Amino acid sequence: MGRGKIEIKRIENSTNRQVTYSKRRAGIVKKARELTVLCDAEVSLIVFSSTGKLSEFVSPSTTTKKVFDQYQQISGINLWNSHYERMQENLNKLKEINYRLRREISHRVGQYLDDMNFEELRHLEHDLESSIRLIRDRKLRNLQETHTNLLREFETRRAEDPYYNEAEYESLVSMGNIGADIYSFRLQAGQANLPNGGDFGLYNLRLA
Amino acid sequence: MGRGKIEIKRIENSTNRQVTYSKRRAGIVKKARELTVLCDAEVSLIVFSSTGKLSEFVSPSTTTKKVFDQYQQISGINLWNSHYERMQENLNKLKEINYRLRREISHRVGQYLDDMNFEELRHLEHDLESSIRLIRDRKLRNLQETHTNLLREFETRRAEDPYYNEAEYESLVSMGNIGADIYSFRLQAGQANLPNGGDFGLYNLRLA
DNA sequence: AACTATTTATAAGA
DNA sequence: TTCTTATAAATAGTT
Repeated sequence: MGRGKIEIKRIENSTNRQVTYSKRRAGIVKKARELTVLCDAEVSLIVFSSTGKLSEFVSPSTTTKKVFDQYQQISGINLWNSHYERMQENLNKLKEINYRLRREISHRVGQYLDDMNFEELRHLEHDLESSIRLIRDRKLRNLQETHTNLLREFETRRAEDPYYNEAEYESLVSMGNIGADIYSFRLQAGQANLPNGGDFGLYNLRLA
Repeated sequence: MGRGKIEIKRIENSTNRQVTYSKRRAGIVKKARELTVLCDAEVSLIVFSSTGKLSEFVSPSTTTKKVFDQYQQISGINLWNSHYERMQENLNKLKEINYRLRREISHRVGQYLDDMNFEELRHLEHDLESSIRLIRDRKLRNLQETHTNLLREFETRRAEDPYYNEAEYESLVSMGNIGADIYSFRLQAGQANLPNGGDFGLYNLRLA
């Protein structure tokens, strides 16, 4: 119906398609309203344009929710509950996992040990011992990296700056491992602007 | 469009209404299909006749359920949505908490330490050390309780049973702490039906 | 369920 | 977008 007959297939010209969409959407909404009034029917029309824009018509005698509820009842297809129930299930699963994670942490912090027997306590102790070993290793590596970076920085400076402080450099290199650790650690702590000036914890290193 | 113009108001003649309903329903479904094809749109059309009969059209590219979900998302405001949204929020909160708990555990197990600096590693190490102390304390108390219960049981038996084994009892009482620990631990392990007969781990007690 | 005179929707053009 | 208008399509009333 128009100046020419058109084939019912996707309109490739995007402008034309948009124009036709507007016109026909108005048309179908009008038809829906007329059907509602003339025939005492209940109509729900929902349209998403190709760009995702939503248009809808619902008979004034009802609401979209009512139509969907009726649709579910009559068609037997469960639109909402499956989604809802899946979500509820998910929620419960997450809560359960959450609870277990909290208990796991509690145990690892030394709380709520009442529900553990001797054997479980022994395993937990072993776990924590090997964790501590890993953490100490990492701490050591952390220090060593800092030291290496520091040395590299001094090397660079010495190469680039004709007025570098020879004494400072030599003292750094000659300090050896422990000295270097202390130095680099102080540096790191100073950079991080820590409260106690970087002196804390040195007696605690216990490097393997 | 027809032999005569009609006013858009309820058709009172029930037969006419029924006929018009059939014709116009077919018409609007055709329009819906054309809109889908021509304009690449997604359409959901649900119609209930005045007698409650259901007709529907959905674009082949989607389903009524999908349209329903999209409708909810895009329109946002929805009767059942307040509930749904609260649930979604809850779900996301739980997921977030879950993630943090897992990371906490990872750290306490000595994994994924790359994102921790030296100071954090030091704190973690201290934490684990005090946790271990707590767990060792608990292990010790566990043993002592078992021992106390065992003693109480023997007392009861001696009082009730004229044929109790005096030697067995005396040996138990005289064993002292270490002996009692071993004894009670063997008992416990035996009850739990552990694989290595309860001999495991005794050299590991390290009671403070 | 067909038919068909008319009304209505709309494609193309401005 | 909006209006115009020639034409296609839908359909009210009839058979």
